[in-house]
Amino acid sequence: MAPRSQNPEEVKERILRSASDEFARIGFDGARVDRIAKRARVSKNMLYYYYKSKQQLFIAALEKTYEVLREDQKDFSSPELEPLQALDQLIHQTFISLERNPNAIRLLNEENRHEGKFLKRSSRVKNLYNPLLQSMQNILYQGCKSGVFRSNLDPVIVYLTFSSLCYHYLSNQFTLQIALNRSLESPTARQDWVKHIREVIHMYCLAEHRRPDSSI
Amino acid sequence: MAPRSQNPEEVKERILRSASDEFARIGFDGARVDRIAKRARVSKNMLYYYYKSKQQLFIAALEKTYEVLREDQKDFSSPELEPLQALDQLIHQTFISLERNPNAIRLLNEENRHEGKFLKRSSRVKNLYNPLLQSMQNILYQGCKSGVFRSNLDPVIVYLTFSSLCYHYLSNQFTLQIALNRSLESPTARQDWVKHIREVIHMYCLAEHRRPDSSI
Amino acid sequence: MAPRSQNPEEVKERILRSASDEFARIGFDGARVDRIAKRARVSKNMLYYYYKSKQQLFIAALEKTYEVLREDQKDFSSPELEPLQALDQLIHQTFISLERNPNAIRLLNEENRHEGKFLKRSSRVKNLYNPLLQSMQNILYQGCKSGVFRSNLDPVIVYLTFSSLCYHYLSNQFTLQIALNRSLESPTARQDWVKHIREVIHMYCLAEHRRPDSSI
Amino acid sequence: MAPRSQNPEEVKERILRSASDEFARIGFDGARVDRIAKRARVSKNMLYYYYKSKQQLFIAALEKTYEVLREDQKDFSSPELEPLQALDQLIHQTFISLERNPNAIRLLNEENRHEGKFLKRSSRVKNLYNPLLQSMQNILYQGCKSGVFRSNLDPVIVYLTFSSLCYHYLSNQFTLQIALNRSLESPTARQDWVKHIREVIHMYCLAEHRRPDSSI
DNA sequence: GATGAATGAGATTTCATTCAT
DNA sequence: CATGAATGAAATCTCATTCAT
Repeated sequence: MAPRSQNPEEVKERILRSASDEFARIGFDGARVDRIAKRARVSKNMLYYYYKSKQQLFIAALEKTYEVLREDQKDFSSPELEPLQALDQLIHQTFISLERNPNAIRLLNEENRHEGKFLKRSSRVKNLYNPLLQSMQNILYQGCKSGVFRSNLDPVIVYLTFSSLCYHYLSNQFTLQIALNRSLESPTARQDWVKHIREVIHMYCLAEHRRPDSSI
Repeated sequence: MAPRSQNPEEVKERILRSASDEFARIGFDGARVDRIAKRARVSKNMLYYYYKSKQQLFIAALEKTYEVLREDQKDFSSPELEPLQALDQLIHQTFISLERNPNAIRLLNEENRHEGKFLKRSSRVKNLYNPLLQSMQNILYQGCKSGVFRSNLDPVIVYLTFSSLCYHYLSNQFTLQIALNRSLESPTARQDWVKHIREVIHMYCLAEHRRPDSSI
Repeated sequence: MAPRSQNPEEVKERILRSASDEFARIGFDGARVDRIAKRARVSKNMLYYYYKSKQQLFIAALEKTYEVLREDQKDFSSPELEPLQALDQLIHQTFISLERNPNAIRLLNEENRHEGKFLKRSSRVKNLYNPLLQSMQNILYQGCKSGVFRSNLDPVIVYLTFSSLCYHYLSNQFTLQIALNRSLESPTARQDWVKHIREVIHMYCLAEHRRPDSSI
Repeated sequence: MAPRSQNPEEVKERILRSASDEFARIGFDGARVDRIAKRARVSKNMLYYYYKSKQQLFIAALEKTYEVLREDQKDFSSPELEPLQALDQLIHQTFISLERNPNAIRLLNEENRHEGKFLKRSSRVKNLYNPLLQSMQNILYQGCKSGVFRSNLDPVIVYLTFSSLCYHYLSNQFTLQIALNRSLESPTARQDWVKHIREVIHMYCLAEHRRPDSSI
């Protein structure tokens, strides 16, 4: 009656995607295993066959999310790019990646509400950002050497600065729109915001004599 | 057995506080009406007497949260302060307020996950930020007139910039700590971050000749 | 639709009786909470309202069983009875009590399979047999003083002896019948067995010169 | 992945042992086919290949148990032994056998809870005790002829008497210990009990003039 | 105002068993 | 012989909400 003997990898993947959607939309507690199974066109039992529990499923979804995010941010150490361009592109890519992948924000928020308890059990995620920070370090170092950036920039701080600006805009767009009474959803509004982030980062990172003119 | 006949206002307040804690800690779906009632030392029936449903209770908690937040940000239009000092203080106060009130972040995130559906029904919250934006407008205008700030600054953008930096750091501290492998919880780490936010905002807002020396 | 607001004590009692039946018939693991609730004409939720879990329900059933058993064995210290008659009556009553209360045997066996883990959590059952052993002590002491019984009889050993003979006959009647190829269910078979137990106990307890003639 | 191609008899034996353990420990309903298979290091499908269902597996385990028990009680009709010694040894062996084989007690109890329904379907077990009863008959007859035992002893009754005393002590040790507040597990406690059983049986079976002195 | 008792729907998880290979 | 994947039914327990008093 139901499909038998499918490709197990594909089944696991379908379950995971369905779980990501559900967890992102309604959070861990609100999420329903029934719905996850149904949308994955799998019986509940199969779900439990592959993932041992709702928790484990959540962890798997979270790990997948991180991996996708990191994948999106990968191509920045390309040495042909000028440091400033590399930074600009990283900012742009970070924003695009979060924008394209709204589940990611929701899952990360969810995980933060649970104070990191799921992630703590996952060894796959720890230090996942090391390569990114490493390549940011490179960018900043190159930029400093060539006199474009000021010295002593901490890559963690720089990353935290622009990623906060990307993330929060998207993450809290609904309450922000209502409270600030301004639309944040239109493509132009978003492009403007990315441009703004770049400007902020430029002002912060560039050496004094290279800073943009403020009278734009 | 005998009716307690307590002050109804106090009872409502107790319920609301308990609800805020529960909703913040476990989200709307995970929250349990039983637990809220028990922690408020109230019978479930009383809870339903004062608030009609779990949803209404959530809305009430959300509204309360916004009011507290706004209350915290109130005293900045004081005309005695220099514009730059006023801005600095607003940043500081925003961070402190979110830090002291972790429920607020969780509730706002929760509301964003629900795509603002609760807030849309609440008339009390809309335009709640108008006074704040108005006083920011004043600060920026004064600063511009006196040549401290550059011209054409958009108060919404400036507010969004520093509040993103305050909010995201606190909201996502758990995943950030794990992914970036750096502690964000210590008082000094937090003070440093506030200082950093101020620096970023200064660079962005100050007129060119007033900008801080980047070689700090 | 369903009966509202019944006498809660009666409801609890109904649940307990139904649970005893179910646990006795099918054991802890085989027992179904659904069936227990249905037979008690109660919704499952009410069952969980009064007893927190299946385990607690089992413990409650076990405690009730012990209390009923002990109640049945109560009236033996009556000082008017001759020691020998008192002993005879205790044997008889023990057998009757177990025979009338087949759930008791099943529940006790169940508890033994679980190696006493439920009972260990119950404070109500421990030393429940103290009064019985005390009154047996009295009987044996009186009998010894009057020269009917031999001296140095251990009440625990005597009790264990005749209760083993009562219990095992009833507990294992099904396998015994098949293996020994003899009916054990008829009233006369049972009366004969009780008579046999009495004879065995007499031979063991009576002083030498009082022992029954073996050539019956 | 590659077929193990093990000795089928050995595989069946492993399954049976694992099943005995599981059924004894947790009863028929609580037992899990998964666990039985895993502990036997066999895939579930193999288990179903050799035994058609959980029920059949239980019956097989039960039959095996009876055979082992009977095997243990076999060597008593040896005509060299004096009748009294033969009886003593049979008692001793019965106790030892049950003590060494705790699964047996649990399985028999389980079967009794099911009111013998599994056993009724098994032809192998019926009259399994005939040889034992036959040899008891011989012992009692020899003993009577030589004046050691009194006449008219029913072997079924005698067997039932001492086997009740052996079985119940072991079967219900956990509840008995708690209710009677006396340890029954130590080797000396058990030796004492076997000695007690012998004394009881002696008093019951021996001809009047041969009975032991009660003033021990 | 206040409470204990009650409800119906539904949540996660488990299990004996079978199919396809 | 042997296995991983699949299934359907059912089990225990939970929860927001309401009724009767």
